[in-house]
Amino acid sequence: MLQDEKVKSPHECEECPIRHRAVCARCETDELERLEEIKYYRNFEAGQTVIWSGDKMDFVGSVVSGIATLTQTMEDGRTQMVGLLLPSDFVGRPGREGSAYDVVATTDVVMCCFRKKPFEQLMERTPHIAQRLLEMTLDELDAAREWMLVLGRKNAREKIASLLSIIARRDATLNLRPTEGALVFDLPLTREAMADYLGLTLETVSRQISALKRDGVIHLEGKRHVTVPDFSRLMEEAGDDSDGGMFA
Amino acid sequence: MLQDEKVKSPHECEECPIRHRAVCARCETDELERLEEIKYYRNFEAGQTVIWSGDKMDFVGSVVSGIATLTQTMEDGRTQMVGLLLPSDFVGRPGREGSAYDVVATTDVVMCCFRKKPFEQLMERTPHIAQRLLEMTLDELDAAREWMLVLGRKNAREKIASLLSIIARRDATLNLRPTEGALVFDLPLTREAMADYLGLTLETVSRQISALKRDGVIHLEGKRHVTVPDFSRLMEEAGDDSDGGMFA
DNA sequence: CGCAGTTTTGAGGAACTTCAAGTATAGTGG
DNA sequence: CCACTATACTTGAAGTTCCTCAAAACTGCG
Repeated sequence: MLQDEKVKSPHECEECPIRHRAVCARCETDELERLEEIKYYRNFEAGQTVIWSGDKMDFVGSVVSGIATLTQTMEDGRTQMVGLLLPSDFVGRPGREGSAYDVVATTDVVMCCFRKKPFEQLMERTPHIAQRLLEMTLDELDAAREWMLVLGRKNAREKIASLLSIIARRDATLNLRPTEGALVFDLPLTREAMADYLGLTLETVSRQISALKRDGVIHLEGKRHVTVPDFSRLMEEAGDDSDGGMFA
Repeated sequence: MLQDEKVKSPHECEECPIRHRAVCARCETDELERLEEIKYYRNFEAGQTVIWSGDKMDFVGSVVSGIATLTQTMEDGRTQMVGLLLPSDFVGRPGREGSAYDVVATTDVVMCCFRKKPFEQLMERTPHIAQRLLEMTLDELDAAREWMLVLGRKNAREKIASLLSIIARRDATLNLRPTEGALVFDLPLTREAMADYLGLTLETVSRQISALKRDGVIHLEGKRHVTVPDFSRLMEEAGDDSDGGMFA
């Protein structure tokens, strides 16, 4: 395993793909320099666990590339995904020792990390970091609440449509493609991971995806490559109002 | 209706019951004075709507006493509660125009409010406020994720037990009573509100409460007054590990 | 007392899960 | 290059949970 080696600054912050979306987004050049001094990169392979729930977490960081998940597990094994971490998303919580969740890389992941103590100290001196972190946390809270509606009140078909529309939208904004007309993207999650996100079984996920395909809402090439011919149709299936709220 | 009148400082911040838990918790005396200058109180009656989803929100504030709920509603009327606001909880989001949710007072509520603009300006000059708000938002995010597990993976009985244990715990910490042995509290929610919280129907809520009563997990006097003879038993029923995570 | 709102209880049905095969796809080693 | 295996996915049938619809009981209040 080529795992988890610390790499010192493979690139400059100024050229970083998440420079203007991550926790450092509001930083001025001088603030960025101080961050740069304490940052390091870590690589995780697909399937690798970044941190286990309850483990001591001595770092925080941002996803630079790849996708990771946040999950909770009950004693009897039932698991619920509670967060989907895309590039620029923040991992860890200042002012807390352990991780409250399992964090798992679902694709190969590069993370920009800071040891927690130095980061916390820097945060106290740098309001721009704290401000941005607050903003990002509020966005995540909104997303979590949106997801509570999905989990609590939508049926299986609507849940799948909701997940697809979120992935499609985030993929589109990440790649700066328009969010209208036909959309094409790859599912970054297995059927099981989708089930864990949606509070369903993987069989139900499979059946509903088949049904959406049968009804022409989506097309599939292979198991993961999805084409959405009409995004507003997908939104309807998700039970959302036609316009759709914005996602950061 | 004795509604919604603005009251100027009926009491001093130093004597405020939420002085050390609300967004002002970290403020020094001088910072508190500046907050005090711009604060005002608002009263809401049980059942009254504080703000509608989508409406412009020109204030933020803290619940001083009483209980309010945050809910989302789909076009066809399905509703999901996404937050339960107890004393010291914060309402509103700096840097956003409209409210994303309906906020409704379920009991009589007193709120300590600030007009948004002055509050935002003060926040920029007062790191203690921003720090505390970040801390509270992170706590809320944890609570939301905990709730996602409840909504996605627990059955009806476990959902009810989870809700009861949360209310019992928060009531106990609020009133500084020990969280062990027998607990007594009043349900601040109707069956319908509980259903909206848990993603169930009110009939299922009623049936499961009856079942928990039949099995001796809880005792009821009237419809709302609950006694929990053995809290660890309730936690078991909720499907949580025996110790139980801490809630702020 | 009688009405309105809340809650309980019952019967039947729909949605989703569980259990069980069966199919595809990619990687591995002969 | 191809059988062999592991993993991911699909599909079917039966079972369970929860919802829907309906009616009745309880509570507080004019």
